[in-house]
Amino acid sequence: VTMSSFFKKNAVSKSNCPRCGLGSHCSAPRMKVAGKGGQRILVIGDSPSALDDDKGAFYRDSTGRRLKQELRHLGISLRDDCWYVPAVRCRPALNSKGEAGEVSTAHITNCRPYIQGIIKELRPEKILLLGETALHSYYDDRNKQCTSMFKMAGMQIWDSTYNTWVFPIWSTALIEKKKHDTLLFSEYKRCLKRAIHTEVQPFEKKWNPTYKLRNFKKAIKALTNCLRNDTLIAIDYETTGLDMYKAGHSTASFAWANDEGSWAVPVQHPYWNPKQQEEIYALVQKILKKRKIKKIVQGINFEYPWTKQQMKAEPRGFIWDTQLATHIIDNRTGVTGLKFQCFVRWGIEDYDKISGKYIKSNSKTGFNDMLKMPVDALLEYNALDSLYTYELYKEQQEQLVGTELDAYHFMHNGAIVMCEMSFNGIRIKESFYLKQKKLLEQERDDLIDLINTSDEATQYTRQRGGNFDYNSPKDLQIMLFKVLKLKSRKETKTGHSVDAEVLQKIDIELTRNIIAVRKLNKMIGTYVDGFLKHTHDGMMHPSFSLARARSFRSSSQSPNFQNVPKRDPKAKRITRSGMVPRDGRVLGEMDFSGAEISTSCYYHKDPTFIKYQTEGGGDMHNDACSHILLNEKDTKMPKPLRQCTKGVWTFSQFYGSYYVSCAKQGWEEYPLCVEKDGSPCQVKGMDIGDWMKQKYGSYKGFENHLKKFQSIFWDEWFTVYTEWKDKVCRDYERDGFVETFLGFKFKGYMDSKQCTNYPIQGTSFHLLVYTAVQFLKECRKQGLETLIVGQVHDSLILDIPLEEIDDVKRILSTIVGNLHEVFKWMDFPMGLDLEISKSYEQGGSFASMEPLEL
DNA sequence: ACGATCAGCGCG
DNA sequence: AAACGTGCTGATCGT
Repeated sequence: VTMSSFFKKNAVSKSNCPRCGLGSHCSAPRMKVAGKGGQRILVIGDSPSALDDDKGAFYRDSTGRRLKQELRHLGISLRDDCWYVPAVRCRPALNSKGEAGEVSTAHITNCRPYIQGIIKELRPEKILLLGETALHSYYDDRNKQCTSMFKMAGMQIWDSTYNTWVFPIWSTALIEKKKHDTLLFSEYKRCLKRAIHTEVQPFEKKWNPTYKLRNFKKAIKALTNCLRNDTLIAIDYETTGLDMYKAGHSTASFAWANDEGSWAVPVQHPYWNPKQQEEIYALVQKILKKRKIKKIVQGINFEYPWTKQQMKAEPRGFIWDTQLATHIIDNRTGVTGLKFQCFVRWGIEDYDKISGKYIKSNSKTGFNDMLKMPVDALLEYNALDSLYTYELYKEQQEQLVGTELDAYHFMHNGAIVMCEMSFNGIRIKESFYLKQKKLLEQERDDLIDLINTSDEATQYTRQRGGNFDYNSPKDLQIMLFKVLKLKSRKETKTGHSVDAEVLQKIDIELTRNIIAVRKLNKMIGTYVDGFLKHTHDGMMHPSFSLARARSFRSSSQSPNFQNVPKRDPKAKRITRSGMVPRDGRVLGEMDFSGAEISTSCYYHKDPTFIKYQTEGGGDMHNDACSHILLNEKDTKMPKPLRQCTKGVWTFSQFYGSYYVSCAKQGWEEYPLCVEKDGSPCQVKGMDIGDWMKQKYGSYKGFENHLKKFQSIFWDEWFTVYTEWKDKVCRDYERDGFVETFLGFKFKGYMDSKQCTNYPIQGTSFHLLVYTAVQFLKECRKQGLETLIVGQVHDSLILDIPLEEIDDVKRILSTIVGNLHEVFKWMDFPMGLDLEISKSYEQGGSFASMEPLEL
């Protein structure tokens, strides 16, 4: 009787895990913790492999050997110094392909009690969570924000429940599986090294007291004292909602924290009578307006405009945003929340347990139940928020030094300008959108009728039962690939794709109608409705955040101002015509020409590339086009083909695409290129489609041609660019981060494309930030009334009084023209384009912008 | 009823 | 292995 058959026989009868059943097929179910734990390190891995199962113990496979080897390099023996255990103790069932199947949430949940039991029993000093299964096992029942290794890997987290330090680390099995990914491996080694080499002490922190100001006299005294004596405080509001421009909101309470403690006071709250409310409100206003009281906030995008709009106070001395600082320290997504920071830094869980349900706003009304919360809970929560913000600030002062601190200050100035432009807002003609909405809905409903009464819909109902929902990708998949028996050409994670590209290729009346309905629904739902929802008193205030994007770009929300249609003429007209200048003004838009292309040059310094990008260096897109279609250098190509090359080749390649994708796209798109009159583009006297067939024979021939061209492009044309890319990746492998000219550091796991794309994207945007900051400064200095009302990565949208157009032109030309003097790493100037609309009185709008001579 | 996730689609 | 980044909507699934 072999060991494995012995276990198989006994697996079910011995099981203590009746809910799971995973053990029933295993040779070695319910593996127990192993190792001697000499250094009190507990390693929690994912789950046993088939080989582990066969051998009857965890980490007996190549993954285990790899881990042992890496630990040995760090002077640690897995057997002697650690305890180790899989988070799911039975080998996962095989999937249909015979590979190790997925571990489910249920498996993790069922095994969790054992894991928690051994932690209590062993009381480890450090816990290494090796892989996502371990991460979920450890955190899912306590904190829903600790979800992915992309976000958590490399952190050092104090756990106040088990009094231990936790180190999430990439799964060793994943490292084994992705052997070729040297960048991931380097991250893995760094995480492991940090976990092993960090000397730990039990975490202790003494927290300042919180004061809940429920007595009016005491409240006045405390506020007055703050106003007179405080020079640095963290502030926080609890409010009835997030949309500060919507009527009917109130500031339920206000809290501030300093080195001694934190205080919270009801403000526009029925706890006080109206007269008391007035007095408190006035004092809070004075604190907000006093420049000498420096303020720290968590999320300036909210606190700053709320101060202006709801507290009717000019925000002064807002010197730090802990959210922005968190983002600068760690640019990975999902780390900036105060709750999350409290959890990972100080092991604080659930301080919003009571307040949580009151804070959640009703999705229809936009109001929450803040005023219904017991005052005591409200003040405690508010005080804690400001207290934690203050403590976070203090830790960030220690953490952010050198170039990263410079980067913070640069972004802080930018953030205030973003707040100002959001506060300014853009004028909206609501009547226009209301009217468009009706027209679009009519147009859509007619199409829906056609779809619902089509033969296909009848056939669908006859075959499958139920009605065909044109809007459901699931129904559409059934319709196209089951009922109509068409062949799927593109897959998604869970099924067959039915996106516009697929529908366009199928090209029957049904798919044409669905494409049209989708476009209309997008216009109605995302844009028209979105604009109306966020417009108050004829003004819309999109928010612009600098603390979200991994690339250190901005993002925009409520509504997103950065994705309003521009390429499709009809969509452009409908969505942009209702954005208009104020009385006696025009809308203006300045944008950098080829912002990211130029910025890439500042980094890679490729002479061939720079020559293209500067005066008289030829036209890169045309030359690539000529190579791709003719295999000739420098032949002048028809404009639409050149334009097509940008998307098919140049930009794709710069973002890291490769010849096969480019070939597929080019083989489809080039033949569709037409001249202005609608006739097919001509090459050597032939239609482009016919020419390509003749020249390359088949798709495969075209692909081979692009394979060769890719080598020419990167190894002959842009050798220096290629060398730069290699160096950036090597440096990241060595250092664990990539740094920009302005001191921003990209951290966490990145693949080679991200390593080289982020600095270009980020820096390009930062030139715009600088331009916006300088422009606002200059406008104020010169007493101009021009307003910045929006921003789209490489462009600024302005609302300009007619008489200031020339001033704006001059100021912008100066600032942008001098960028390369300010930033010495710019080898040549950034290009500038300017467009303006007609005045409001002449019907000008964001839909019709005309170039302005510079 | 509500959160999470996916697919789809808009922009630079 | 094979295109970077973002936000919003509606459908779907699970609690």
